[in-house]
Amino acid sequence: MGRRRGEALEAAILDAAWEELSERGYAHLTVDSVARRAGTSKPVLYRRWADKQKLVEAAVVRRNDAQVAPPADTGSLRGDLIATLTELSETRGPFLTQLSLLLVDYFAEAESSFAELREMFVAGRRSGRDEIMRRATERGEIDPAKLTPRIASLPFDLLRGETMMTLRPVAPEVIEEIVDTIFLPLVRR
Amino acid sequence: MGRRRGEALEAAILDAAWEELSERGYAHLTVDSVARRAGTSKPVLYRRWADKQKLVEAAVVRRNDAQVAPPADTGSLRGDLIATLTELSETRGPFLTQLSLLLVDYFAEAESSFAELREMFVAGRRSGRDEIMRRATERGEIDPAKLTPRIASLPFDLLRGETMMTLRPVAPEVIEEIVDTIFLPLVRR
DNA sequence: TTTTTAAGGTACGTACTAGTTTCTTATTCG
DNA sequence: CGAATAAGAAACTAGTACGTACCTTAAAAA
Repeated sequence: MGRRRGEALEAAILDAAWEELSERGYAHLTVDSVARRAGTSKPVLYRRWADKQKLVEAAVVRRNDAQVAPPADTGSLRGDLIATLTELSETRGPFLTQLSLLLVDYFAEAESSFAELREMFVAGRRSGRDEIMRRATERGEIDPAKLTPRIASLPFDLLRGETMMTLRPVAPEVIEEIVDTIFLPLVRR
Repeated sequence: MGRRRGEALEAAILDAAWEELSERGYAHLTVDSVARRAGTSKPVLYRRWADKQKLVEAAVVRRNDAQVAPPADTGSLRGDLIATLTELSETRGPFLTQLSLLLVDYFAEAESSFAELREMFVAGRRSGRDEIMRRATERGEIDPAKLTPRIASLPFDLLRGETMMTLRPVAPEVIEEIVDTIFLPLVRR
């Protein structure tokens, strides 16, 4: 194998970092182990990222970018929500949960928190959520006065909580229960 | 201060260990820092516990035993809930969160033990929650038909989610927001 | 082809921390 | 009081891993 450079090398390193992270967790991931796994050496990594934290952040962001879902449009708020939550539960949920468990040590070290890291790569997703709410408001399904930020994120918070507790995809009945008995009653006019 | 021995010394060490654990997290807790905080030195700790893990284990067990919260009775559902959630946020929240830190270091794969652990600490608390709801129903504050199991646990689920995301005690305003704008509107007659 | 850029390898300095050893000194108990 | 017991302090061993310096060599650019 020839000597890789630039983009290709960087991708290989970040993939290796993600694999180390998911197999061994942040605390046991070493810059050396990532370099070895990527078939290169430490200085190459330090030329790109200032320290271990930055390296892992980049690996997580890259992994996240690889999974981008289009915002659902089913014609009704209920349909949009259930579709989005289901998709979230089946694909993104495990990712986020695993991440949170793997990164506990990172949080302690970076004096950061799950919320802050989540901000890093949930930002784009929020617009999708707002889009769903906006359409529903236009259709008259939502009373805008009732849609506080916390209530807007309520279905997503509950789904995440459920995922973190069970570490499994959330059952369709649970998703429907969240939407029908909790969220919709709170925002309907 | 004279030289402590036996029971008193042991209690001081375990308290110091818990404080270090909740302030700095498992990764940053060092045996030295615990010894210093307790006003003693390392060998004293190693004479009692084989290693760092055993030490922290003992501190966690002690802390859990010390926490038996009486069910609040303020005369109103809102008062009971806010009191309980606040107490939970300030004492149990950090406890459970830090405990999950421990888990990560104990079992590389947390999947099996994560649910088990929660059951251990949640079991006794459920009866307290039911008690609050029962009293509120008797006072006519709650429509029993609306109090599904999921809605009954809703404030607690949201609090836990908030704690896990921020890794900090939850602000009083947030607790009030959860109670006033989400839970109460869903269960009031 | 020559020059420039950056990858790959090795080794090092530094810092931190677990766990141990040794010795002195305070407290308790017979 | 005097002997046994355990606390407190300091230094030490050993291991790990971050981050850097230096040098050689491959690949790209001019």
